[in-house]
Amino acid sequence: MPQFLQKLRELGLKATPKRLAILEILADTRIYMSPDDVWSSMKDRFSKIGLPTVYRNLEDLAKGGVIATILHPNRQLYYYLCPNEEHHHHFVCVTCRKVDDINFCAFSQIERDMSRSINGTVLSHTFQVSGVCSACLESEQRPSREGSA
Amino acid sequence: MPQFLQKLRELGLKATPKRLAILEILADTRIYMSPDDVWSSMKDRFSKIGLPTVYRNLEDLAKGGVIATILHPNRQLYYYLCPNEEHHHHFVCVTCRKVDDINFCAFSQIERDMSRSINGTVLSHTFQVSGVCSACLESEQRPSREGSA
DNA sequence: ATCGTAAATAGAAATAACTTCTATTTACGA
DNA sequence: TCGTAAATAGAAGTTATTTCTATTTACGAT
Repeated sequence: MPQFLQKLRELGLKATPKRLAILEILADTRIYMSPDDVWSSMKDRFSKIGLPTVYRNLEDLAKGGVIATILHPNRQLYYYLCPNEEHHHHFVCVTCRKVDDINFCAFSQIERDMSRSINGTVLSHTFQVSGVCSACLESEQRPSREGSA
Repeated sequence: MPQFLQKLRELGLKATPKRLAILEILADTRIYMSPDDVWSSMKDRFSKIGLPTVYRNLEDLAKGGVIATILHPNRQLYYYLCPNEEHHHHFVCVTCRKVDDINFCAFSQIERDMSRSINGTVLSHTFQVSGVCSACLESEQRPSREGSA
């Protein structure tokens, strides 16, 4: 994972074994994971691993843009290592947790409208579509987590 | 507030004094409020008012579409009674909590892209822009709440 | 190689947003 | 005015997430 080392270097984050393991775990799957999920995987690899370490690293990696955050309709925060480097948004399945890219960002269109009316500073914009993917629809599973919010 | 009575009737929700008060409080402001904020206002009007009542009502009213939910970058849920009945999205200021409408929904554009690739069922889509509004920029306040997530 | 230092970590404890529970009260249609 | 389902108060519980502090570790400089 030399590409990770490079990214961490750029962000001024040390390449600790825990941090690299978190990246590997996330890189190994195409579904989003909760901090607790990641922690469980970590426990297979490390005898000593604290949950706060997982939380902190996920947060730092997300802040550095190495991983993406998925804000589930249940309002819990999940993480996802997206191979797509371009700016884009996500469709997230609430059943199987699969993530699909939405290769279209509406933000430029909206920015026109916004610059006229709002004239402030944009800190972040989130666009996310939650639903049930076709595979889950076919297998007729029920969503495993509540979708409220 | 006969328009509220009508809406509550449609939703099969009883027009209790507490519920109407919550709607009045939200209707009286153009900023989003936390459940705790609403609770504080309620305490001025009712000697007995439980926080769970506020939570439950806000949730029910949001579920019924009478009020809008604002998912702050701090991941807490806020509520806002939006006079705009059309489908639209919001720009929310993290400093003064003001809400501005974004009168453009990118979803129809995105839907084209999505229907090809995802082919699942969409449960919800959220688009929200967070930032600092022009008034707050001018007064050079610092954001009062952290923006992560 | 080894050292010094700031960064990272473990583990325990705390926080706080939110939910659940149960007995009591209330809105409102009949 | 009555009956009933809905709504509420208040207390207690839950749980994701954060904070704290002492210890350990990565890694640039020596």
